[in-house]
Amino acid sequence: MPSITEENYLKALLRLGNEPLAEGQVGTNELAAYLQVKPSSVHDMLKRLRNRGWINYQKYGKISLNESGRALAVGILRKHRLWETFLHDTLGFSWDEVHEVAEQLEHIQSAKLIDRLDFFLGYPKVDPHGDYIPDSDGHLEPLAAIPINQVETGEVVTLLAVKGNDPTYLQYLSHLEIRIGIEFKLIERVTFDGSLVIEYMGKRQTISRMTAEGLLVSRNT
Amino acid sequence: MPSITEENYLKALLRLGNEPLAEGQVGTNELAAYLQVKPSSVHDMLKRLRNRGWINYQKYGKISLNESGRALAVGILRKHRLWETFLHDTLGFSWDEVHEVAEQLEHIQSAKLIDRLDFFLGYPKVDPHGDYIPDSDGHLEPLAAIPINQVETGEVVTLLAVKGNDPTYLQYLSHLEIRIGIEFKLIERVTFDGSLVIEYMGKRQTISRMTAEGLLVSRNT
DNA sequence: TTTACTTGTTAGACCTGCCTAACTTTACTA
DNA sequence: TAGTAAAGTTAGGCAGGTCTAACAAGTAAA
Ligand SMILES: [Mn+2]
Ligand SMILES: [Mn+2]
Ligand SMILES: [Mn+2]
Ligand SMILES: [Mn+2]
Repeated sequence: MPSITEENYLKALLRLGNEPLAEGQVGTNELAAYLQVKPSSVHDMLKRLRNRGWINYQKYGKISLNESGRALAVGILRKHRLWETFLHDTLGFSWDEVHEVAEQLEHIQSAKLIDRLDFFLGYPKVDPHGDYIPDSDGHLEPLAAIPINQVETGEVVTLLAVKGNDPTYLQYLSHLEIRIGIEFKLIERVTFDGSLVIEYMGKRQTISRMTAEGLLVSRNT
Repeated sequence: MPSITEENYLKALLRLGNEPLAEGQVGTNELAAYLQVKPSSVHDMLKRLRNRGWINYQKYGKISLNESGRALAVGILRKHRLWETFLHDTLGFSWDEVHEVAEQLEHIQSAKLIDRLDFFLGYPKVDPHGDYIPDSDGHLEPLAAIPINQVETGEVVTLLAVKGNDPTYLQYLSHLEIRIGIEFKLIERVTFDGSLVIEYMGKRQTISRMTAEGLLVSRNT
């Protein structure tokens, strides 16, 4: 059974390996930056994770999860997202408050607890940020969504999920009345700085490129 | 903020200090036995807890929590018992399953989570084992109950709480249909080995001294 | 009051997880 | 293709938390 720290490394490898272009391959410095530790610390841990049989790694090579490491990481992600859903739906936390607490709760070891929580919540498919919750068999649906800045002017799209855990970002979206499931029409793209003008709920709003990058949408059929 | 290990030591000091005759005073070996570590490890930790300002302790002397240490310990106990109540009442865990998981959940750091959980559960007064749940101000009602073997023959008493976390003990009680709130009449005391014959729910049952010691009852008015 | 036993402390070691500083390898650019 | 910048590794060290083995204090009985 992995320690809490080991679990956080495994989860980070899953996350970073799923980035577009990453193809499961992650670098030492990248991991260090993401986990807010030094590359030398990462290197120590990588040796341990390899000895424990969870990753593929050799000196100066890229890192990837193997089957058992990926299974562990997906299990932690499942717990994280179920807890976020519990905090939001049952206890009334706002979507910007859930991540931090779920970072702790995801490390509780009890299969029964997670099964019962899943049942209690009605087997939810997505968490409060629109991300898919892995099922109990370790299946994780890939999110078929693109950032809204990759959409053509005039298109109408639906917000499937938001990317990023920064509470101030999520609070800002709430302030703009942007929620999962909302429909946007892309009115205009500002070539100068990549800002977008979007229309939703009968109003027009300009959002910066940075804000737009976190809005993951599907093209409406 | 205490580490998880520090929290477990503080909680143990509260627990052992509340034993009858202990009067807040606890010994090194006693603590070591309770926490399943060696006395030398305890000694190391005691120095740390003293430096952190949570206990009164000097070489070769007895150990006691000070005000701030006690407040921390009571806070952890509150979380432990609220989580046990959640697991039991909301998720349908049996009373022998809740303790182990609550040992983990009690260390989650989030005041809001505990407040909301308390609200969600309807501000429960007692946990699944009949123990009082400290309130959010740190008040912990002392349990006015005695082990059933201190009761006179012929007396009728009510089961207020059970003592001990051993799942097999709790399962055995369930098997005997013994639950919190039940009424017992003490029929007979076996002087040889301290066994008791009790009557409840229309049946007679012999229980060993060991079993009886965990049944905390109140004399009926 | 000396002895024996129990309780508590110290020294030295190990593992986890992190750091800094110095080094090596790889990748890219001139 | 050499030279440099970036990425990655090594050595050595530190704090938390534990251990074993040896030692010191306190306690209680002879
Ligand atoms: Mn999250
Ligand atoms: Mn985490
Ligand atoms: Mn318990
Ligand atoms: Mn605990």
